[in-house]
Amino acid sequence: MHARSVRNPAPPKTVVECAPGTTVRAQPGLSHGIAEQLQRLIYGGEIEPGERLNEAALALRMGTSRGPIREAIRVLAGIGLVLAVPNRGVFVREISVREMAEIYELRALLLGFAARQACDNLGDEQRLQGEQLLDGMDHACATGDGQAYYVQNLRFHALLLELTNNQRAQQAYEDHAKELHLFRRRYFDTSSPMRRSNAEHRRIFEAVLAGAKDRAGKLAQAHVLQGRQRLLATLEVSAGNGTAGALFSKQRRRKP
Amino acid sequence: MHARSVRNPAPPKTVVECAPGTTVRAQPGLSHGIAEQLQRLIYGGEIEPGERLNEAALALRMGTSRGPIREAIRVLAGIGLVLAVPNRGVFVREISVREMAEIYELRALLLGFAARQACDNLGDEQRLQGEQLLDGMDHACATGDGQAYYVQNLRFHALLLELTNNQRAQQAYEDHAKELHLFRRRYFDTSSPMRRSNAEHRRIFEAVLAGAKDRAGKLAQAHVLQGRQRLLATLEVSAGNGTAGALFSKQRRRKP
DNA sequence: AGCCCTTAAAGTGTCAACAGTTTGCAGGCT
DNA sequence: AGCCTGCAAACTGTTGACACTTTAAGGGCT
Repeated sequence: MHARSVRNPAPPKTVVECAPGTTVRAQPGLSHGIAEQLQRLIYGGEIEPGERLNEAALALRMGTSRGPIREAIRVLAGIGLVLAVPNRGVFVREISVREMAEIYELRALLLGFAARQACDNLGDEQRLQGEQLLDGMDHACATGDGQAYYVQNLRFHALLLELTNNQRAQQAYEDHAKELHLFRRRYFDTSSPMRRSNAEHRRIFEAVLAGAKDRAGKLAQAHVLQGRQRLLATLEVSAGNGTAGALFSKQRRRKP
Repeated sequence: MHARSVRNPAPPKTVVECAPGTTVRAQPGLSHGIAEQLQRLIYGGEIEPGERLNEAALALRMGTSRGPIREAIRVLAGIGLVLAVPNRGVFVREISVREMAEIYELRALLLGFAARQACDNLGDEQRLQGEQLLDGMDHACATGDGQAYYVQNLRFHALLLELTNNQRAQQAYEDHAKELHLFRRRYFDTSSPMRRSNAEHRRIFEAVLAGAKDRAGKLAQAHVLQGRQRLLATLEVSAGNGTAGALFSKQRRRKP
């Protein structure tokens, strides 16, 4: 017969084709599409943190059977967006205040790194782009356009991260941003004092233009940490109940 | 009937029980066990990077059907250990030299952060433990026991990371370590000059004990980056083919 | 010999049905 | 009333079967 003998412990060795430099944008599979759609649902707030994902309902909604749904959900579990509890279902992850604080710390580290690297790697094009963003954000402040500020703010940070020449760092930063977004949605989005924030942006960018690595790094780090402080302050105010500790886990327990 | 009416877009709201402070160690499910076993196979080198995971073969081997295997594999895909290509299968991820270098950069950042934090958070117990590890590694150097050095080295780094009081940072560092392990296995494990490495450890720890945050941070960062340099040097020597660029992607392509 | 076309095996993708577990209501007991 | 017990519905977990895609061996042609 045609078949080569079945080597059980060593499956046939095939290899992925992949252009040398490019990042592999593979996995446009079927369950992959579902996974992305689920992510949108979660990040979009249609499925709230703590809520259970009902396989049958989702299958119905997406027009498939439960199989692909389960696989998509497992991907989310791997990413950490969702927590699977055996025989009970999977639940959208809830982020505690503690985790939020930790993530901010990492973000600060990354943005500080980015600012330092930016001193070395800033080109004319990026300089222009940065200045445009800063002006745009000032404009958004003036007109009170929170939405415009939000996207330009993201873009500004992304710009710095691009200048690290480190795709992993970019990815990590983006992931953190997404997670924090998930968190902020649960409490209230502190669109926060934009003016002050953009003043910080300007100082960071000035330091980068001046090539002052240490100063740029420190300023960028402080910028993120101040963002954290702003958020924490908002939480303490909004928390009617006494200590902040009560906020550390939002999960309600079911039975004693 | 007993059933409450089926609310399609809003599935019944159930919530995970979870102790406030503890990390959720849930998900001891069935496919979860398989996922762990697969991880062991991959990290253990039994399934090499670039190799395809054969669902049927794995199902046979694990004594289940393909369903759970597929789910476990999807979890790995979410983690990023494995790359799924539609209709072709999933392949153990191959790490390019570029990625390796990027990961080292992040690791350096994290260890630098850890060393700085350690200056603030070092307790008596940890001080003792650190000194024991340093002595143990010296001993391993003297006796040439690479294995003993390896585990104590890991432990030493983990100790510093624990002192960050930042579980996310710890997790990230561990993940990076695992990924690098995967990479090193592919080329040769540079058990590398242990003596010099441990001298660096000692200087870092001295700085931590002295409470010199900046110095400790810089030394820790340099320590990791020098590890990267050592590995890169090994690669250049072992790479018979001309430029290092040729190493940037190890994937072989199938057809033109 | 080398190249292209045919064709079957291998493997992945999807589904529907079955088995086991959890959850919650209802009725009876103390 | 409050609590325990016993179903029954709702879900998750798992399986085997079927459809479709990829892959590569084999055979005929130039």
